[in-house]
Amino acid sequence: MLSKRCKYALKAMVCLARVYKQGQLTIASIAEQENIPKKFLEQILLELKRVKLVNSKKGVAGGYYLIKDPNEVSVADLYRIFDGPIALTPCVSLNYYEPCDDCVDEETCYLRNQLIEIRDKTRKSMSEATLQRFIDND
Amino acid sequence: MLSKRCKYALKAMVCLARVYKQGQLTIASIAEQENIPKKFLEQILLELKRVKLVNSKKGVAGGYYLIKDPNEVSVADLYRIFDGPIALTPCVSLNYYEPCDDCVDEETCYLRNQLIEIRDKTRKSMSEATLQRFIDND
DNA sequence: TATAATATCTATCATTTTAGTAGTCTTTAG
DNA sequence: CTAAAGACTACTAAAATGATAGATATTATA
Repeated sequence: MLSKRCKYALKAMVCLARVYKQGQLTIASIAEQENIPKKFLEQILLELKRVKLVNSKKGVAGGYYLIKDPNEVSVADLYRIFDGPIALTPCVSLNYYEPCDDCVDEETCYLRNQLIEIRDKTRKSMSEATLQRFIDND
Repeated sequence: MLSKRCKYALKAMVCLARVYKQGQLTIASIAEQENIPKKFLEQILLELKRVKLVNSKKGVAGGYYLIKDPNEVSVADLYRIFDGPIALTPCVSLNYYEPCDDCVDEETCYLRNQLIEIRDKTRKSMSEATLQRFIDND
C-alpha cells in the first residue's frame, strides 16, 4: 500500500504534470482540488523539491512546477522517495540494500531467487506507470 | 517491504513445506534454524493455524505441520494475512476494498486505471511465488 | 502415573512510523 | 507597502511494529 504521503505526492505530481511547461500551481489550489491537508502537502512538495522533481517560485503569483518530463517520473520513483524500497526485503533491494538481521548467509538464502523475481516484476510495473500515463489513460 | 512477521511466516512455511506429509517441526527448531525470536514465531504460527494453513500437535513429539499443498500457498497469501492489501490503495484492492478518504468520485478517479494495472501484475508475480518454488528453485 | 516437552493464551511494552497541526519567517509581484 | 505565496522548525496523537513475560493446557513415554 502507498502511504498517504506517497499517494498525495502522486496526485500532486499528476496535477503538475498536466500543466507541465505551461505554468505553476499553488499548494492551496492542489490541496483544495485533491482534498489534501494543505500543511501536509506543503511538506510533501518540499521533499519533492529537495529531490529535484519540482521547483517553486515564492511570492505573489508563485507556485510549484514540474521540472522533469512527465514521461520520466513514475510511481516507482515516488514510492522510493516516500515509502522506501520496492523489494520485499532489504537484502534484495537495488536502491536500498541492507543485509537482513536474521539471515546467516545471503548467497545460500533460499528466499533470494524468488524475491528477486518479484522485485524485478514489481519494479517494471511501477516504472511503467509514469505521470504521463496517468494523464493519457485517464 | 515485508514486515518481519511476514518474512518469518514465509520462512517457517517453507520449512514446513519441506517436510510436507512427512512429519512436523517444533516452534523451537524452526526458530533456532531460521534465527527467529521463539515467542514471536509462536504468535505467527498461531495465526497461520487460525487461518488454516497449518495445524499442530501438542505435547511431547508435537509440533507444526502444513495442511495445504505447497503449490497452493504463495507469498501473496502470506502478504495478505500479515501485511494486508497487495494493491497500492484500498480503493483498488480486491480482497480489502475500502473507499479512499480523499477521493471524491471513484468512477472518475484518474489514478484508478494505472493502479489496477499495477495491482494485477503484482498479484500475479506474488501468486506465482509458491512455497514449492522456494524449495525447487533454491 | 509422574514428568518433561510441547503448544496455547493473555497481557504488556518500547520504539518507530504515520499523518498530521501550529506558528513564524522569507520572498516577491504589483 | 502589502498581500499572497512558499520555507522552516517544532510538536503531537494515534497506530503499527517487533517483540517479551508468565502462566496454562496437553500428551508421549519412562
